[in-house]
Amino acid sequence: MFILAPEMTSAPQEMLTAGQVLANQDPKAARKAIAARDNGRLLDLSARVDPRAQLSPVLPGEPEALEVLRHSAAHIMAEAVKELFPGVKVAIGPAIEDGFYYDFDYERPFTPEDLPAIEQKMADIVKKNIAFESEVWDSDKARQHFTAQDEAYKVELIDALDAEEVGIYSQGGFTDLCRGPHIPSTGRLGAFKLTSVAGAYWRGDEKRPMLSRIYGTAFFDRKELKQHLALIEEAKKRDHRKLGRELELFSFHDEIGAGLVVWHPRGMILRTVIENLERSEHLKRGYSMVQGPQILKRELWERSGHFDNYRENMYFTEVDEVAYGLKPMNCLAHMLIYKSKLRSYRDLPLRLFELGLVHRHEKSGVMHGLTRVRAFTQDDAHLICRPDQLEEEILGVMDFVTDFMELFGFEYSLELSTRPDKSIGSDQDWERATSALSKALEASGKAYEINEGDGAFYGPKIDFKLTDALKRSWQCATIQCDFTLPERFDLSYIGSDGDSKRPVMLHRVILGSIERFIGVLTEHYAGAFPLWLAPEQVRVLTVTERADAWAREITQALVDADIRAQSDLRNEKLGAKVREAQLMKVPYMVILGDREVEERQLTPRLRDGKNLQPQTLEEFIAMFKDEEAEPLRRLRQKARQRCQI
RNA sequence: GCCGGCGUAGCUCAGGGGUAGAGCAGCUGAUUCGUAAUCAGCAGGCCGUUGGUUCAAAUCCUACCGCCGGCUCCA
Repeated sequence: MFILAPEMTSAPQEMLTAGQVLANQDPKAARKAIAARDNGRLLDLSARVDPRAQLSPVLPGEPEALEVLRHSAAHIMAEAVKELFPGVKVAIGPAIEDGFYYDFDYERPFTPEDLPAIEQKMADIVKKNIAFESEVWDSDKARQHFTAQDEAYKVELIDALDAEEVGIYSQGGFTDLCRGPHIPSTGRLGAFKLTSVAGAYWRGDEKRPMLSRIYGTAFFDRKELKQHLALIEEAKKRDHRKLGRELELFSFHDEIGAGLVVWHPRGMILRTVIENLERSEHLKRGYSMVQGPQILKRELWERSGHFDNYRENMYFTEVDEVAYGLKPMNCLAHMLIYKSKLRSYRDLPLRLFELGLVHRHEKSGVMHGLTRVRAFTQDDAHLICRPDQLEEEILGVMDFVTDFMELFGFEYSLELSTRPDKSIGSDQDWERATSALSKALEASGKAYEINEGDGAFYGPKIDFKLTDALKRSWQCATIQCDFTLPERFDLSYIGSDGDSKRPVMLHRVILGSIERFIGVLTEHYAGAFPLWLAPEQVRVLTVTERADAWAREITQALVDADIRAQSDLRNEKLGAKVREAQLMKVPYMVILGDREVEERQLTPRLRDGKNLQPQTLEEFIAMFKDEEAEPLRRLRQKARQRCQI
């Protein structure tokens, strides 16, 4: 079934296609294969290889197979678009996490209404089952070809590749610059859907033309596609913007302004629980609590470098002819606290913690629920230490972050970001700071990626990233090394030798922005917060009004025991009350009917629908308190163990 | 900031040049009920805001504001 293509007849006799080699090894698997793997390198089935090569088939179901399929789907989409919209130019079209996209330049942007026609045309191409054919062209030939086709973006890509030869793939009338590999023929694309259109800058540069991007996803069979689309629908139900309204946590208002959160009682109590834990954990880890004002003189922002480097993100105002800036960061007041008295090497490290509300003027198109706002509270701290303490301090912060991530059950990824174009400070300081961070990362043994040029303007940083329900990743914790501010503010301490020395500083947050963190946390738990976090922990439900008095007594006792409890004495059926408590995702319901009144007991019902045995109020409170404290007990235990080592 | 889509009752959504609609929620009444919706009645709207086109605009067009999906930027 694998016949040499005409252009391959000139190939040395002993060469076979990858498909033929696979067929000799395992005919059954070869039939299903969509590409071949040679020592981890992926090949087209049509690639010519040594017959003795040890190849393995890339089979549907493997992640790599899906990537090949989706990349091929992008090519098929590009062919469809070129047929439907003459004059369109194609840019790039890779496979991505959950699908693929292709960027186009056309006389008008594409809209969702264009998608059905493109899908139809793609289906035609799939039905024709056209082979993907690969060739290697001389770069000049490719350049001439795409210039003749008026495909300026492709010509630019060829120039950027700066190679003698480039890979070319064709299926039917569509020829594209591409590294491959691809599925053998268009018929192997089993199920696909175009999902959205969006603008995207050419090569991600906002100074270059905006292209029209079409997103889609593809699978080998329809069932998988359907499952994937269902999964996305499920994820949308976890969206914190939706849950935030349904669970009455927070709101946004046109009248107030974009990106400005209003916290409702249930959201505020959630915040408060988290913030109180932060306070207590910071105090236990050698931090002091401080607080600076919301506005500081512009002059001070000029001194710190914020005015030159961060101005476009700041709000300014004028009072009595003096210019002030609303703080976008908390560090300045902390610098002045440090400077308020003479510091000795014995005083260091000094760890100043502030739950600081900052305002940042974000561009209008970037706001996103709680995860990207214009006013937010950072669990911010500045650690001012001796150079020799730097690495240990960094590790201490990493432990702090790890403890909290484990408490909430988050997975995270780590990134080290290096010096950006727009920055202050000497090369030497940047080098020292970056190496301190990477040393600490190495010492921690955790995996991390390097993000070149993505540091803050004053220093490099380690970022901890979490993912939301729709797999968008958000930066939460960050540790930023800074040699510049101590310099600019002329911070000093007296060393053991009696000389005045310059300390170094770390900016760091654990959860990052409380707002963002609660957004991601809400999606993480799908709104069903664990007992210790739940805004309403217990709802007392009566079967009839004969239980009202007992319900009032119980509710009061629970509230007295610092339990967040409410009663529902409305003249409704129990089923209706249960349903509403369930929708609000209250962890415990307490059911009171004639039986409970008689026995002076209560029947707990869990959020998962399970009922516990009727019990006394005292028993319930004891059980509740134990369960509520458990996660925090574990957190403390771990922290203490580490300190002993 | 850029590209595209969208703003109708507290929420979810119909209506698309000629008097503003539904379900849920709310209010009132009846019902006293055991684990995800009891029944009936009532009320609720500057159709995001501004200009414009038209005899007539929720509906068509401008511009703003906001939201959604991306891009860029970032906690």
